[in-house]
Amino acid sequence: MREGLIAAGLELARAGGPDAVVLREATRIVGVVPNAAYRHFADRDELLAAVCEAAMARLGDRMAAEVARVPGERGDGDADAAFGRMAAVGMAYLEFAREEPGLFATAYALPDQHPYAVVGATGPDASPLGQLRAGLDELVEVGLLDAGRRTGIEFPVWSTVHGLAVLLGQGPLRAAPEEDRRMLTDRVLGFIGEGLLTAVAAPDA
Amino acid sequence: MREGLIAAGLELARAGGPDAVVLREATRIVGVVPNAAYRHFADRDELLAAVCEAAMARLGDRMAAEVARVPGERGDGDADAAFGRMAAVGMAYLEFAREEPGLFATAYALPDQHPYAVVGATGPDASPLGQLRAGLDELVEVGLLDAGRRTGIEFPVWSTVHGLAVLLGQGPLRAAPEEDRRMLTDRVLGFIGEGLLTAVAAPDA
DNA sequence: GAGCTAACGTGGACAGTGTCCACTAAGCGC
DNA sequence: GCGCTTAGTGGACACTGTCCACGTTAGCTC
Repeated sequence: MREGLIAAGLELARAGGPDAVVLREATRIVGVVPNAAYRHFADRDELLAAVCEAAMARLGDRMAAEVARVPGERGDGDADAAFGRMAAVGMAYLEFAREEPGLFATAYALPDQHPYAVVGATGPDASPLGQLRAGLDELVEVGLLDAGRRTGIEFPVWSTVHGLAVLLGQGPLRAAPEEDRRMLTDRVLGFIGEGLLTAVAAPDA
Repeated sequence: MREGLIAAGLELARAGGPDAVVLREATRIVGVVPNAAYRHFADRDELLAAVCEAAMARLGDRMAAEVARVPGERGDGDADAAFGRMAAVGMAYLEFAREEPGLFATAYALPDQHPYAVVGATGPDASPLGQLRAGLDELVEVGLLDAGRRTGIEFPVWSTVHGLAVLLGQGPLRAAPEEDRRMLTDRVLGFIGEGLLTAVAAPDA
């Protein structure tokens, strides 16, 4: 039942973002009276928080799937593959934001009282940030990224991609035509590439 | 009266973000019955849109003020001053997002039906994007930024700063302690600096 | 000045929302 | 069987956005 409410909330969030996950509607979908939800969640915010986590997990899944499509395996020292996986991490993030704007917005709409968990850890994990870190670590392994520049570099990269996703999805650029979106994406990803890669020519993506 | 409603809406937005600008409360502040608002706005979204524009203008004002504090004037060829103004543009953006999280979020919460105006123009104007463009143009003038790299570079820069502002203000990094925030900000601004400035050593900010 | 008009604000209503309270039914250990 | 927890029900309340019909006032035309 808890699961059902979260699933219903996810459906609502997909269609209309975090504001659309309304408690009464979720219970209606599950086929139960509104107050039943209060057996499983303290209030609407707690339901929303669960839905947000689920949405974030969706984003993580999407990224993992996209990375897995790149030939080769992590740790085999293939620079092309490492670069490809890094690119896949960024592209998957942007594609998810584009194709599932409601879920993307919801993933980052955790209510104030419910703290984000992901940030503290430094090791790689299934979260979007964890996967970004894994990709960057691999770039260092294959020599595409100076080890000295690695520390903390995930934050500028994350900021840049996230900023683009937000500006394109909900921000002032949301009305931009497809052509402009492509150009913007190329420019932004290129900017990140320049900022990351060592002087050596990057393998083309 | 229209002004008064917008002002009231701004106050609400400052305290609680876009969701807090509720029509009835705004009319209550102005001291009038809820329906009076419908003489001036078609619906709540139109009021919110006006408040969003006002919030965006506040952001632009803040940036302009911060830039004006840098000694020297635009176009005098002083590289240090040009760099300082560019830094001021970014810092003002981040400071506004930090000190006025409600207004910052509201500035970017324009309802879907009301299109953003600012994006099309390429010339500098009072909008945040316009001021960023002016700063970048000046970097080119004084030789800190290759003219060939100028085209469209405002979007990666905007994305990066905006992404950081969002992640720190409403996103997963919002609970980060002051020390971490400083470090993150330094890293991100440094990343932008590297991506912008030509090989020449940058004047320290 | 008389009378019309348009703008502005009021009062009352309605549906929809989150949330509280008291209540009923089912399962389970003693 | 008794008492307990757990899950769901029904009814209420305050609050929201919004619609409708109604006064009230300022400004214009004749």
